[in-house]
Amino acid sequence: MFEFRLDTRSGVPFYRQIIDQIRFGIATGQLRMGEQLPTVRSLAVQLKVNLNTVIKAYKELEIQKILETQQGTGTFIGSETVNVSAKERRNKTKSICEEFVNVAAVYGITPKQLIEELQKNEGGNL
Amino acid sequence: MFEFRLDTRSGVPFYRQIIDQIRFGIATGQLRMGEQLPTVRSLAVQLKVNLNTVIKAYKELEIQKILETQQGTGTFIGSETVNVSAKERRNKTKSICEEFVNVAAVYGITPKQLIEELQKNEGGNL
DNA sequence: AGTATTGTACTAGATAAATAGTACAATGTT
DNA sequence: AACATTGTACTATTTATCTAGTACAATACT
Repeated sequence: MFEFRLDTRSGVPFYRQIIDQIRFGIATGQLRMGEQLPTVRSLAVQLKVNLNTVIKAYKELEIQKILETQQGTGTFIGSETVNVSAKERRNKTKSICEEFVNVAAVYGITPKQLIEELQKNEGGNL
Repeated sequence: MFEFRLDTRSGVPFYRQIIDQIRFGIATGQLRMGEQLPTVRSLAVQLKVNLNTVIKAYKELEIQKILETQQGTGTFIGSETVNVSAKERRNKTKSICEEFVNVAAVYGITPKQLIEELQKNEGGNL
């Protein structure tokens, strides 16, 4: 199942984080055409945000034809292909790395040490 | 010279982007102790944001002792270092990396890609 | 038909963020 | 002493975001 995850510290609006995660989820094949998303109410509860916040995210994606909604039934991944550009992916990767390097720096952990730690776990994964 | 760059689309507040970039700059060695930052006015002009936005960023970093300011002179990178035990650091490194990998996974970014991105910034540092 | 579940449409209010503008204070230079 | 440059301290306004709450509409199920 697809997992949403909000970063409350980043300053990025919740609805935008939801949008991004769905878009990236589709782009990377984690979410597939026709698949049902959590209902607006359940996702709101799950992420501990207001109903309207989820609605705002779903609605924007529906306008872009990335999602299809049926009142009374639910919200589904549409047939529109999502292209997350290489540039956008790079930016996302970069911003995530920046944030973590910053967090690590607070504890005196250098980027080099982060790399080493990540490489340790490189063996036993996908 | 250090280059600032605001992403107007990300939804991340400007002052936070400035903060993050300075912290990242220090963590990666691009900004060094004692180095002078742009003046609040010049950076405001450069980034096309309001004076208060830059002030807010600088001030928060000053509270954290990451920056040092002298009225009439300018704002400089401070000398703050954090001391943590080796054991504590190892644990912290591990937990940060775990979190890091999980967040990245939401966006379909693999650990391998994270390592590559981190290595990019490895060149220009201590 | 009745009920539960789904999405939709509102209004209202709180807080955060950014802009705009003015005035003041400390430092360095001339 | 005069001036320019630096950071500081305000106030006011606008916009975006999020929360809260209510009511309604469409669909599926019993």
